[in-house]
Amino acid sequence: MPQKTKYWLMKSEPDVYSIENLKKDGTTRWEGVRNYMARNFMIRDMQIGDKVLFYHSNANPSGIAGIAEVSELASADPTQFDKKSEYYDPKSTSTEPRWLCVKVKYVSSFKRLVTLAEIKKEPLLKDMVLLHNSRLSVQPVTKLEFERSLGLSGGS
DNA sequence: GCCAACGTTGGC
DNA sequence: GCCAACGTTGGC
Repeated sequence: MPQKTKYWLMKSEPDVYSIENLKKDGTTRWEGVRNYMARNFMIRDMQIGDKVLFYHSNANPSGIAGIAEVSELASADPTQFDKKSEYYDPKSTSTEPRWLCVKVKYVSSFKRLVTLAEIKKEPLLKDMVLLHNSRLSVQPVTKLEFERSLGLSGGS
């Protein structure tokens, strides 16, 4: 039996990789996650078809910029083996990689960024993980939170 | 650029 | 296994 679609929020600094980059690329490997909690969500819980709020962090302003979708289950993050990468991890081996990541595909861009300030003001979004564990770069959101965010954006 | 929050590392 | 020191994230 297929499991229900789950909803996520994933952060990226737009200076590094924005929703526009994803739009151009179509799909991308979500590499560079080096936090165990974030990694575990990708390994254990993400399924193809899960919906993702694409969040621009460290931006001016920061906020949710659009929607992506999980297009491939987690597999080894190649950057952990690349000595020249800032994500290189000497403790990883090809037989026992420490870091895995999913691929996501572009779905849509919001007409308007839903800023962090708006998220903070919206009562229906007050329990979002974003507001309580601001450092987590891959985090679950509820269906309601997902839909409310989309609603605030005025569509895509 | 500052700094609070918090995850990770490493000494014991 | 505790916890201080350290490094990083990310808002402002």
